Amino acid sequence: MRHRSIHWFRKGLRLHDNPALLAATRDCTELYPIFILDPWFPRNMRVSANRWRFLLEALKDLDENLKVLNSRLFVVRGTPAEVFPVLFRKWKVTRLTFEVDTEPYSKQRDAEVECLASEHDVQVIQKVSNTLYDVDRVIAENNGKPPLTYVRMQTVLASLGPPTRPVQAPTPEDMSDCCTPWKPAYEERYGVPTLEELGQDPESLGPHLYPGGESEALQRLDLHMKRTVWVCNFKKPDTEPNSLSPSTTVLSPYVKFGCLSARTFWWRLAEVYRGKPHSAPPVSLHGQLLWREFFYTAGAGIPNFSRMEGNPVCVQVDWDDNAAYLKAWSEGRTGYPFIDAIMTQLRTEGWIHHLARHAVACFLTRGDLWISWEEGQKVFEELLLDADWSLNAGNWQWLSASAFFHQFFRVYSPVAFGKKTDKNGDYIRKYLPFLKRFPAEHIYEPWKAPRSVQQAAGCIIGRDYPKPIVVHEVVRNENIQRMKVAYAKRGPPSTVDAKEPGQSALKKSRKRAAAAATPSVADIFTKITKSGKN
DNA sequence: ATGACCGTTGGCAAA
DNA sequence: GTTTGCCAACGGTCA
Repeated sequence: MRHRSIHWFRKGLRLHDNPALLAATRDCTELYPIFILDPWFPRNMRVSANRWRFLLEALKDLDENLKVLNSRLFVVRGTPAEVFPVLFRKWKVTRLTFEVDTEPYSKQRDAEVECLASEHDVQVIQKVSNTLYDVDRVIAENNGKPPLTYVRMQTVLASLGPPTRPVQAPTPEDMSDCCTPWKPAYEERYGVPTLEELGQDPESLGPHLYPGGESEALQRLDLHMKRTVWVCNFKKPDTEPNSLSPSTTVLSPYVKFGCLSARTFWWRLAEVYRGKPHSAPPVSLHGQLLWREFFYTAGAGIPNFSRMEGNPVCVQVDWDDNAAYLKAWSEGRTGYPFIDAIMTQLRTEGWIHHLARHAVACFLTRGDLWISWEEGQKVFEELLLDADWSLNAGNWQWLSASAFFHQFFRVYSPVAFGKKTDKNGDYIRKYLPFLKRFPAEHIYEPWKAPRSVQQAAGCIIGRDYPKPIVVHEVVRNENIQRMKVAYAKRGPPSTVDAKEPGQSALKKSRKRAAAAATPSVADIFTKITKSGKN
């Protein structure tokens, strides 16, 4: 049978290592590559102009690369539920292909689309290519539960062997029997929209540091993989959060949108490592891809992963509701220059170093402001070019000591932490230029500078820049005590027998479930095991 | 089963 | 300038 195929791009905005796209081209007479853009979406969810720009550039690049294959990208306006029945009929579609997406929202959406496809006699092909491994296999291999520690994750992955090798991009030969019917009128109807069409103000864009798209991603990858000594010595904790240009690859936005395949990245690293001594997970570049895998697996297997309530791995904390503190944090007006410089870089450039994320995340939550990690998650979701649902939720739980990481007495200092790698405060001077004339000894704590120094610097604290909204040395200690209380309410740690949840496991989790008003862990993991087997 | 071990990236003072 | 031990003390994993 010769097919008329739709390949549906969602993440995975690339031609390389795209097995679902390849499947679409097999025995195919007509290929329709589509991306669905819901024009109402921006009203429901805050996404920065920077992030929209990255997406639109990725779509533009995809369209250009498809043109080389004699094809085009159709950017379809609407929702999947509205759009697919129309397209199935209009294009007489017989096959729909897309990449597996493991996020709960996506799984539900894709299940609905599968139903629509079946109603229209459209065959559906899904391929794993966003993650290194099939997350369901990882969960199954770990007795039906996502690994909760990195060491455990490594053990499980070791038993699965190295990730699948990436597949090649479609070649003109792959496309020789297959065409994309494109008409000039489609330029307006199915073209890549402008920021204005999405209701975004181009004036609010920051500097154009990280152009979106597969072409840019592969160039950046090549550039970094040539630095073999640097790649082999890479240790994440040794890189600097406050260097004036990024101390890491900044490939994360490209991996998030799938402009760069994680598997392609993994195998390129393996080539660089081969025959040479090199760093290892968790700190190596391979290790960074495994962190992504770790949180993707957690996000797929743990219910309510982006929330505190109903999330069985998340400590239930009595976070404060403090709109003024939250606003000050998100707008870079806490009075702590290191924190405010990071938040300014985030807002203007859309990317900050991982350790900088640690500093501001700790400050917002358990360190200083005692505001829920869910609020920080929303701000990162809006502003980070690389905001990825599972990673964002997982890392916020980590930093707030709500899950995965539990040594809540280790608190980052908003003053001392940055000094370790930037004694002179050049990073602060760059992002908070009104502080740049403070001497190095006062730049991290300008409120302690004598009035004469503030006058000489041309910046009076309390007038031109806020005084600190909290006293770190005081709230830090109070917050550690509050964390102690939250952990004490947790009750005994629950153990889960995945094969056959026994009485003891149920009894143990009952106390905690009652206290937290959440379903028992054993019940949840039983459900996961069952659904994972079908 | 119970205890020991250890965890990507803390801060600080003392040596 | 680097290394060490203390602060007060977490949970998941594994033997």
